Amino acid sequence: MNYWLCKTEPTSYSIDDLKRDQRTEWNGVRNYQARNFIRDDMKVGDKVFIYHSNTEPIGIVGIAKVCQESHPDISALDKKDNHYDPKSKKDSPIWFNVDLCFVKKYKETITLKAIKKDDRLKGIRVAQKGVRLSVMPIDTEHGRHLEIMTK
DNA sequence: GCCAACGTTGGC
DNA sequence: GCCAACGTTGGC
Repeated sequence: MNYWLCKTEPTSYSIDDLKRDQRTEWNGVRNYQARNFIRDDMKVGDKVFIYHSNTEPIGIVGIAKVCQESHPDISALDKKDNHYDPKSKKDSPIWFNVDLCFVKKYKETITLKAIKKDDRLKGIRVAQKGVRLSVMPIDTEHGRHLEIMTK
């Protein structure tokens, strides 16, 4: 079992939306490095920390699980979709997504500030300057710590 | 709303 | 294959 972190802007899709839906296709990722993680490495049962960016407070707001491994992202084929990519074709898709299932919402956000201050989370990528990856792996010991930080 | 840092594009 | 220009991300 591996840990991951997925960023989202709560104005477009929040932890509350996921709680309501219980399950969602995590689509719209248009970055090759993130795509590779999604396509090649995310497995059913992996735990995913949901991170709210561009909001107040910024930080990790809950946990989800991978409940379906990668499949082509059909939103890339839809001309009317915001994430439409003319380079992606039905028989040779470029973009992929996994399905995520809701696990829990933290009572309190683990803020980016708190993450940066916590010695046990030293080196965590999401706290590094200029990291724009929207999907990234989390070290096991960091993941374990994040899991027990809020009950 | 600003803007630094980054990824992508496209001309050469 | 370089790299300037551009668009986007995302913290502040």
